[in-house]
Amino acid sequence: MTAGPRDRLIDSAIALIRERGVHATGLADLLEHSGTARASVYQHFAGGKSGLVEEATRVAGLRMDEFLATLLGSRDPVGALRSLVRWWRTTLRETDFAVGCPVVAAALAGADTPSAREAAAQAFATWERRLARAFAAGGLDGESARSLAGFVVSALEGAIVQARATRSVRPLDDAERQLTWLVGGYLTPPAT
Amino acid sequence: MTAGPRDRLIDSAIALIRERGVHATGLADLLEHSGTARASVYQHFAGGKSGLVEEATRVAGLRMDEFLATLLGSRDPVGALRSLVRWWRTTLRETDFAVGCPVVAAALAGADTPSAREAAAQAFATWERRLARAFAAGGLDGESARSLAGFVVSALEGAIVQARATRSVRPLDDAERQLTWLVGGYLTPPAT
DNA sequence: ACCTCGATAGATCGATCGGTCTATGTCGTC
DNA sequence: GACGACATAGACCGATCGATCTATCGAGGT
Repeated sequence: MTAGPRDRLIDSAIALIRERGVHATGLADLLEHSGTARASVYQHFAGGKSGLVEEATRVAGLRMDEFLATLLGSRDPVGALRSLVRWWRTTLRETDFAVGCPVVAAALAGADTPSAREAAAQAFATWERRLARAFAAGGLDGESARSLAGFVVSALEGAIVQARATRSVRPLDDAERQLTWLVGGYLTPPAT
Repeated sequence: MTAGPRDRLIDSAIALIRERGVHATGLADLLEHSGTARASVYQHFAGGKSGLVEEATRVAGLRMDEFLATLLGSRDPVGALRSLVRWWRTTLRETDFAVGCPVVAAALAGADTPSAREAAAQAFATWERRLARAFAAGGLDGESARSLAGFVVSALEGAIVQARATRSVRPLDDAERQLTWLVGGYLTPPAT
């Protein structure tokens, strides 16, 4: 536990928000989970809880973007997507479907935390750009690649939500199947 | 305003939860919005707020299912999906992206409201079955129709979340485009 | 006229919320 | 050793949470 209070708070915020949502995550929960003092929240984050949530969303978005970059760097786009779905599948199973995507939680935080919504929008845009570049490298024109990338983000996020609700990985299986078919169809031009 | 307190509470719960989420919707908000007495919540819903949220989720799921049935009854599956996306597009625009899907909100309500999560799972399953029947009627085998239907639900829900976060209808445009292509490809067998 | 039951209004409860405060402790740096 | 910056612990604030309570009102049935 050599990390400072700031990093511990961000990690705890990500962990708790992805389980309970922004509004249901209280300051007391954050302090207990991170082992920090109450004042540290206001020492490191302007705006108190709102600032912490915003920064946690930003960090979570960047971490997932790095993960995306790693996957796309070592596999073809379809293989990277399948690896991503597989990662979510094991994550949901191992946590008994308790955890979701922290960015989605931030996106639905509500009007009292507009900065969280903006940070979530940034994260979505970052992922879309990352995926679109990979799809464009696979031969798609820019707009088609962007549209497909945005759709992939939507489909995966929706599948995670549905999987948590139904406590089943089947939505992830369906997403893998349909996205593999869809993206694969775009990237490997039909051998007319 | 001839509706009784029970119906008013359910309607208000749907309206407020889809905007703010379950946990951020307080009892005071519900009472003010519905114009009911505090005791009416406990008169009509066992478990208080939890019971109300559960029933509101159930009702919202059934209403959307009826809407789905109407769309599928008067159009081919692809046309119905496009109409559904169009409805969400105008709804989000008219409300300045303030409202989302109440079932998603219930699905992410957290561990303190397990009944809401179950009701959300029921709603997702109902929609999936409804769509799967339409896809099967279009020629798909049962499992392919079910998988495609579940994926459509995921993709649309994810697009709504992303649209609210980015305050743009573009995720809905992308979903319409990709789903039209995907579902259309399945249902109209290639003219080999 | 009487009674009952649901609806309403509002006081009240303990618990918890986010935020601010003081006091103490613990470093590294002069 | 002295200092300043940060971390910690915890009291404290007003506000709000969901829930329970009493009291009043009104429509319908007998």
